[in-house]
Amino acid sequence: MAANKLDRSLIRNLMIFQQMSDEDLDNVLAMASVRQLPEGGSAFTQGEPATEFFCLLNGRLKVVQTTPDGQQVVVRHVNPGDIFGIAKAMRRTEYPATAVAIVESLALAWKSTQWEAFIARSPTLALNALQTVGQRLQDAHSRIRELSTEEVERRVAHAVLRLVQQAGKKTDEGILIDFPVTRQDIAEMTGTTLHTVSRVMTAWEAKGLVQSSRKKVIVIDPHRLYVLAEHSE
Amino acid sequence: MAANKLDRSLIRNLMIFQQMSDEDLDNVLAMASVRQLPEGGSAFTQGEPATEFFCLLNGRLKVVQTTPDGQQVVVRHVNPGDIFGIAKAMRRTEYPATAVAIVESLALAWKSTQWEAFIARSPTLALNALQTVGQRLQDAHSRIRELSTEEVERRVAHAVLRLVQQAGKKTDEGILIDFPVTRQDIAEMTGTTLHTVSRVMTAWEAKGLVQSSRKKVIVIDPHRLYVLAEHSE
DNA sequence: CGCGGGCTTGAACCTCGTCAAGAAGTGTGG
DNA sequence: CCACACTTCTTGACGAGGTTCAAGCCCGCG
Repeated sequence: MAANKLDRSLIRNLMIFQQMSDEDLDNVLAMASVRQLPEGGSAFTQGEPATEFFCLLNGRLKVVQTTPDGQQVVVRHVNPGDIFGIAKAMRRTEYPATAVAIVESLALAWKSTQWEAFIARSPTLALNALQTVGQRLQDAHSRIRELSTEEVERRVAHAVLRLVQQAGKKTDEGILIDFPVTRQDIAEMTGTTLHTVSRVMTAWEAKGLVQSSRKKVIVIDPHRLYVLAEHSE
Repeated sequence: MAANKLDRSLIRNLMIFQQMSDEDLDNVLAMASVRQLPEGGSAFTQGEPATEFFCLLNGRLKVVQTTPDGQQVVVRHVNPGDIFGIAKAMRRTEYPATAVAIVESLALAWKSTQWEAFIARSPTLALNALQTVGQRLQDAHSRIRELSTEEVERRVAHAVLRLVQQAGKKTDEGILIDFPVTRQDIAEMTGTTLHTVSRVMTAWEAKGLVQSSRKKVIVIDPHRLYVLAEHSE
């Protein structure tokens, strides 16, 4: 799909394109195509050649790694404004994971081969990308620390708080996670089973920390949840 | 310590400095200082301002995160040729972890403020850094997947194989990990306890997979260990 | 209204962490 | 060179936390 009617304002405020001139932005946009993803559709698939990279305009994705025996791990979530699928920029030839749309989503797509051209045009782009990837590395290390040292309840608390951070939406009942989340999803974020997540969350519900139903999570008392996540007791 | 007698060949072959001209290399070296680290000494400490970044010339470091309650997690190992402490390049103001010398080590150090100058001089440096950080991100995701889905024995197997990869040295008994490794270290790499690691490794020893003693690990049968790490059965 | 995907809950089981004690190396000072 | 202290490693017993297995419920949708 051609993209000649895209406006600069779409990407003007994105972290990654910070400090680029209007002209450069227009050039970048001219090379982009638009990709619409239905719920459940994937932008790219684990193991396939990394031919494109993306920037999410709206919607929400999860990036999933599947083990040989079929278990799934949610590596991270992609929020509007994030770039993703930049495997090729790290000189990997294949995507290491699959990006699945949680809700109907819209993304810009560029050919991987254009990455170098972008950099040449605007060197700060590389620095911005480095910062982005650096942040993700920090996040990954945090999760490693959590998985290594914390028990399930605290890990789930951290996961939910992270969701609040990324997609929290104030309502009069509390803070709603603004896209469908199943127990299974949370299990895949925390390295546990949907059963355990269910037990943990019903306990929280009894204590008035959260309120949840099918694919829906509302955090009633973020502060107490935070205390539970941090202070081990 | 001044470094005007450093030779280009020191860093000519390092991944990160690939494709730089001799002149640029000399410039980079001119700004470097040399840092010697005794065993147990640290190049930088978690939480302190990120004033420098480094490149390991020889020796071996581990990068450790400490939780508020004092538990430690080994984030990664630094091998000769690796750059480390590049927090500032990712626009973080503080080091997120501590780098401890496992054996006496020698590193080059630069002021963090010089990073931008380096990039300006040689833009490919940013791309190389991006690749390096990208690789680390992949590794981190692998560990997350392992911690989420695998049982202790397989995680320990993976950790040992990773050590072999990084510091394996052929001897007539088998492949020796070329620096001191305690059960505790392996526990901190795999999110378990030294007790469990000890049990696992004595079992392996009985099966003829490895041979180990105080701070020493020799892998006798890497292939069978690999099978154990991959094939869940 | 019935079907299916998601959620809950109990009970049995099992891995692994915790507690405890001691053995085997390593280093240090007299 | 020996004695003592310290660190590392081993091993057993026990129990808690979490997974697995199984059954059934609930809600939303066709």
